[in-house]
Amino acid sequence: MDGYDVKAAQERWRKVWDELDLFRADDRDDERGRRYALTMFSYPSGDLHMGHGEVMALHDLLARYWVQRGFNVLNPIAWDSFGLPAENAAIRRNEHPARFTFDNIETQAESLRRYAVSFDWSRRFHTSDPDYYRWTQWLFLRFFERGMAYRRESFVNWCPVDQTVLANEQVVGGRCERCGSVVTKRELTQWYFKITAYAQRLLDDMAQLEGRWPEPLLTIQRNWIGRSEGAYVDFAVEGTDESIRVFTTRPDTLFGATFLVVAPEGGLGDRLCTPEQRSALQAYLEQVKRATEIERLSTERPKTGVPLGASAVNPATGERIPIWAADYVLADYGTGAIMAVPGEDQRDWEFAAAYHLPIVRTVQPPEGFDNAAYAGAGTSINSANDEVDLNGLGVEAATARIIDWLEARGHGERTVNYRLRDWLLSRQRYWGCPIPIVHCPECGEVAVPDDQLPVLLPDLRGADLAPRGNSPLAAATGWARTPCPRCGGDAERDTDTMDTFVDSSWYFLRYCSPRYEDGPFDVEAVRRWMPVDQYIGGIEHATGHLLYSRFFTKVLYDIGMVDFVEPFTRMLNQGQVINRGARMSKSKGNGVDLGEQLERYGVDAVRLTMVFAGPPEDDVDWADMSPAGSLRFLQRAWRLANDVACPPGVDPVGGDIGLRRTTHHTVRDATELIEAYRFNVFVARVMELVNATRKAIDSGCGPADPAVREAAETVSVLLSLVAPYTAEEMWAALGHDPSVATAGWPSAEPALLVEQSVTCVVQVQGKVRARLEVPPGIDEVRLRELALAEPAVRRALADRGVRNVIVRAPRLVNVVV
RNA sequence: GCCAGAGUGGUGGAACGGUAGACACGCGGCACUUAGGAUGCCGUGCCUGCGGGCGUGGGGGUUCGAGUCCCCCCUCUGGCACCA
Repeated sequence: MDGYDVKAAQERWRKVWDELDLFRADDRDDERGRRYALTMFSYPSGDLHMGHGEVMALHDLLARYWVQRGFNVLNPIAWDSFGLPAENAAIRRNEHPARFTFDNIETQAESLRRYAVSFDWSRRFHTSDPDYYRWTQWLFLRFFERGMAYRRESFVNWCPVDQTVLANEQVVGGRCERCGSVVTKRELTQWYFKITAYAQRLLDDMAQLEGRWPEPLLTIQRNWIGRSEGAYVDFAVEGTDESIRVFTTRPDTLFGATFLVVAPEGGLGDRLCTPEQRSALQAYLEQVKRATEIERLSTERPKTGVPLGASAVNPATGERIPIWAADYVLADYGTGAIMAVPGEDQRDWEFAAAYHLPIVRTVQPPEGFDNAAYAGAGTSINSANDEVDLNGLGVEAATARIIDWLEARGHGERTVNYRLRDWLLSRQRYWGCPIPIVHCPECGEVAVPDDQLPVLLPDLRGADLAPRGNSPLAAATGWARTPCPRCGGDAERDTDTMDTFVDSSWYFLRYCSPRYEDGPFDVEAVRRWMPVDQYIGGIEHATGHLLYSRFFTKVLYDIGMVDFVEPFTRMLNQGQVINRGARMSKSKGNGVDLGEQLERYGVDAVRLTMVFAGPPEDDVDWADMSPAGSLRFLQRAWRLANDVACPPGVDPVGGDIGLRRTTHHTVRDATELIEAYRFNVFVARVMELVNATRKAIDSGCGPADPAVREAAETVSVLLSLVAPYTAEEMWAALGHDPSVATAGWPSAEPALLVEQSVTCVVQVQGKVRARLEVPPGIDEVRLRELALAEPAVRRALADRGVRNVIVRAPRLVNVVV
C-alpha cells in the first residue's frame, strides 16, 4: 500500500463534485453571512500557465475556507475575451477571432475544473458576448452623458506594429507593453474617459484601503496620480493682450525666472511665434515628432529648443524675458508651459547653459551644478520688489507669501496639479466593444439610443482584420453607414472599439446578477454582494485595471447605481512564478508548463507547492520548489486516514490527551494563520499535526485511539482548502460521505489549549544558560528560585554577584550581573 | 535621480521586543528490502580543547534582553522618471 492513485482520484471526485454542485452562491437572504471572493478573470490567450496555478491556489484556499466557515460565498469566474491576441491569431489563421477565443475559453474552463477551483460555474460569462458588451456600451453612454467620456485631438502613443493607439498605462519604458515595439507619437482624435476629474477622490478614498490593500500597491497608485501643490503664474506677452500661464511647484523662485519654455506641440508655440521664427519652429516640431518615445525619455539627451522670438514679462521683477519652445516641456502636464529658473532647476540650468540664457541665483545652486560655469554665468539676486520681499524666508514661507501676492495682484493663483492623464480608450482594432456613437455632419456626436443597443460587431474575419492604421470597422462600410438617431440624415458610426480595460472595469458587478437583462446589473444583487471582500491578482494591474475599476465605481456612485465608493475591500497581490531566478520566457528556455507539472505530480501537489512556497506576495522560484516533496506529504497524510482503526462517530473525549492537545492547537493556529494570509505557515502546522499523528500511531497510543481519528479528520478538513482531492480521499477512507469541502471548520476546545507545562528559558546577561519545565501558573518568586538554583546558571555566574533578575513568568528569567 | 519594499543555514522559508533557524527541500546515517528514486527512524547553522565560543548585509544606538525598534551606510528588487 504505497498511496492512492492520484489520477483516478481526480477523475472520480470531479464527477462527484459536479453532481453535488457544492459552490453555488445563494442569492436568497438567510442567516448566513455573505462573502465575495474574487480572482482576476482570465484572458483566453491559451491554456492556463504557472501564474494561474499560483493565483488560483491562493484564491481558492480563502474561498474554500469561507465555505467551511459556513458563509454563503460568491466565487465566480468569467473571461476577458476581447483583445488583440485573438485578433492577431484570427489574421494568421484566416478565421474569426471568436473561434480562437471560444476554443481557449473551453480549454481554460476545463483546466480550472480539473484544478478544482471552487467556482460557481452558473455565473460564467465572457465580455465579447453581446449580452455583456451591450451593457459596456450602455455604461459608456452614461459616462458620455455626464461629460466623463469625450473626444479630443492630441498626440497619442502609437504602436507601429499593432497599428493602434496605446494608453499611457500600456507604454512601458517607451515600448508597447504587449509587443515590445518602440512607441511613436501620432496626432489623432480619440475618445477619453475623464479620470482626471476623479484624481483627488482616487487619492482621498485610499484612506479606507489603508491596511487592507498592500502598501506597495497603494504607493504605486499614489505616485501614478502624482499630486503636486503649487501655483499658476501668468506672464504677460509683450506687445499683445495675451498672457502665458505656467504651473510651478516653486513659485518662491519666481524672481529667478529668466525665460519661459512652452511645449513645441501644444499649439501654444504656434500662437506665440513671430513670423521670423515660424519656419524654425516648424522644423523643430518635425524633429520632435520623429523622435521616439525612448529617445525622448532619455535624460542623458542634450536639451534642444528654438526661440519663438516673443518675450514675456516676469511679474515679480518686471523684466523682459524670452520665450522658447523645447521638448523637455510636456504639452499634457500642467499648462504645457513653464517658467525656467536656471538658478534653481537642473533641467532649466542645462537648457540655459546650452543656449547661453541668463542664469541668476535665488536661494542656492541646485546640487551637482558646474560651479565654475554657474559662478561665471549667474548673479545673485535680491528676491524682492516694492511690494513683496522673500529674502530670508524658508521655501514654505516664501511660497505662501509670493502666492498671496500673485493672487492679490491677479498674476496667478494657488493650485494643485496631477500627473494622472485622462484614460484614452479608443482602439483602432476589430475585436473589442464598439463605441456606441454616431457621427452626424449635422448633429455631431450622437449617442446610439439605449433601446438600439448593443451595437453589434459586423462579421469580419481573416484578412479584413489586418491593421491599416484606421479601424477595421471603417472598412465595413455597410455597417458603418447609418442614419443619425437624432435627425435621420446620413451618418457614420464611430469605427473604433474600446480598450479592453473598459470591459474589465465592471465585470465584478456583473457577477452579482450575470443574466440580468434590464441593466448592467441588478442594483439589489449588487447591494447584496458588493463590495468584494477579497480580490487577488497581480500588482502589474496597479495603474491599469485596479485604478480604472476604482474610477468606474466612483462614477457609478455619483450616478446613484451603487452605494459604495471602493469596489474591493481587501486586496492581495500574489508574487510571480519564476524559474531559475528569472521570469519564464521562450528566449531564456526556462519555461515550465503547468499542464506537465499537473500530469507529473497531480493537482493537489502542485497547489500545495504553490501555497507552501512562502508568503503569498513573494515570487516563487519553481526551481527551488519540490512538488515531489508535496506529493510525498499528501500520500503520508492519506495513509494516516487509512491507518485509523477507530470507527466513525466515536467521541474523542477519552482519547490520547497529548495528541488531542496538538490537534486543537493546530486548529486554533490554522484559523489565525489563514485570517492573516500566512498560508505557508498554515501548511507547516498541518504538516506538524500529520507528523504527530504518525508518531501516535506507530509509537504512541496506536491506531485505535479516538484521538487518532480526530486528528486524521482534522487533517482532512484543513487540507481540503489546499488539496481537495486528497482531502476527499481521506474523508471517504474515514468513513464519511462527500464532501469534505462542506464538512465545516473545526473549532478548538479551550480546555485542550491550556498548557500543562511550559519551557522556561533562563538567561544570564541575555544568553540562554538553562531551560526549565515549569507549570504555566508558576509564581515569579518560585521561578526565580528555580532559575538561580540551576547548575548551568551558577556556573555562568561564577562568583559574580547578581545585580538584577528579570522574571517574565512562566517563559523567561534573565539574570543580570 | 526620486519613492516604496527587502537582506536570516547549502536552498525555500519560521520566529507577540524574550529558546534564532519551526515546517520543508537537499544531504549524511540506520532499519525494512532481491532491489529502491518506496516507507519509517536518527542526524544536519558555523567553530570547538565538549566547558563553551560565534552567528540574522555592515557600523552605531535604545533595552535586563534586538532578526524584530531608532540613526547612518552597503546591496538587491519593484514603481516613477525632463511631471516644472
